[in-house]
Amino acid sequence: VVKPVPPSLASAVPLASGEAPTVGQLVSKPPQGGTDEECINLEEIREFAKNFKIRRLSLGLTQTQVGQALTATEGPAYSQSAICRFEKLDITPKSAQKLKPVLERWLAEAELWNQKGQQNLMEFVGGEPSKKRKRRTSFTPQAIEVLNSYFEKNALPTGQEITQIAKELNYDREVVRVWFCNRRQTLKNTSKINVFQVQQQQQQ
Amino acid sequence: VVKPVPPSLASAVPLASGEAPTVGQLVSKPPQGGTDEECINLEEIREFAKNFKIRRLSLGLTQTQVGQALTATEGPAYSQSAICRFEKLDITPKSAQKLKPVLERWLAEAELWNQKGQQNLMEFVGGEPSKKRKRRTSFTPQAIEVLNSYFEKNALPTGQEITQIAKELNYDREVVRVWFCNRRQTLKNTSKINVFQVQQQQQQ
DNA sequence: AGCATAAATAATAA
DNA sequence: TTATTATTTATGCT
Repeated sequence: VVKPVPPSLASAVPLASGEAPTVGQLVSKPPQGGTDEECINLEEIREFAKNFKIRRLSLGLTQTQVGQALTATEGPAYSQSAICRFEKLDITPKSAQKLKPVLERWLAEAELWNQKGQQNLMEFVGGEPSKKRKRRTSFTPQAIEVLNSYFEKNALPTGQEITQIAKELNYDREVVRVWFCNRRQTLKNTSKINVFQVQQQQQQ
Repeated sequence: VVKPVPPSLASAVPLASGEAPTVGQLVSKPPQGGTDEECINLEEIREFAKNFKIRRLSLGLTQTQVGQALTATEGPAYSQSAICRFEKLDITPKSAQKLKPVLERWLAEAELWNQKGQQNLMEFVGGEPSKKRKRRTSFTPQAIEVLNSYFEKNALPTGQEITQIAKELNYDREVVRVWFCNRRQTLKNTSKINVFQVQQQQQQ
């Protein structure tokens, strides 16, 4: 049913031969060769995906929430990644075709519940209605010192190591894990800037 | 696994008497005492804030982008935090009152540009074409000398001071800001004092 | 008044 | 899919 991509276009799209192209890749191309029906279909999916995201955000729902709710109500499992990929059209037309009506139906129902009150929506979605954001943790200077020394030795500790460090410092394990995530992040950003500065040395 | 019970001070609104309440705190209360006009006004702001977020997301813009764009086109500076706090109504009614028309006007214009094509929106949001783009440069030894002398006097310069220093040295403001960050960080990492400092919060 | 960064969310790698 | 990174939002602090 699905036609393989003509090899002449392979250079523009980084796609291993034999793999099915994503919807995003197909809609960005001019409508060549295919029948009108196929083209309209793809355009329809693109339109829906864009709309879906806006409607989801209007309801104040995350991709994770949608995925979990779908997993609960519909049959198979839908991960956050799956919803993300649909919204970005980073899936094959076949998958999109299959997913679209499911999302359409679910979202319409969610909007219905939302009209009856946000509380109803949250019940429908399933999660705890009042999941409060965690209070921001303040690390003591001593703790930061210790964390930094661990980070210098190993920026990517294993789960066990994290547990160990958390225990030593008497902080929540999750808090320590996130600290390492963010620390790696800031380091990466900083080093980017530094690299850039070195490259631009001539300028001033 | 032991779940520590946080000191539940969250049940009541943590508001020191004498401080102005935020819009969010006011609208969540029943309309007591105030005139009708005041109530309608608050409700209006709440409605707009909610709507603003949806419209912003529909345009695919981040809080950071909005803040930066506003800073460029309107007079004063608008940080990402400021936009965030407006959307969450975590500001006083007075501030909200002042900010609302600015956001309203800007967003309407942004939507106009978006209708003409997303490229136009990005131009509108992004760099002002009229303002010449500052050159990204690295630090000369002379500049580092000056920076160090500033750092000795004050390791934590205000935004204005950073702007001032950046202007004096003819460097990008962000580059100067990051320089101070890194300088403080280095100092903190190598310093072994503070041993006697009292342990702070979130230690369980 | 808004920076610094912790936490949450989205996107990508494995 | 699950695990991790990248990006964005939110907030403690001064």
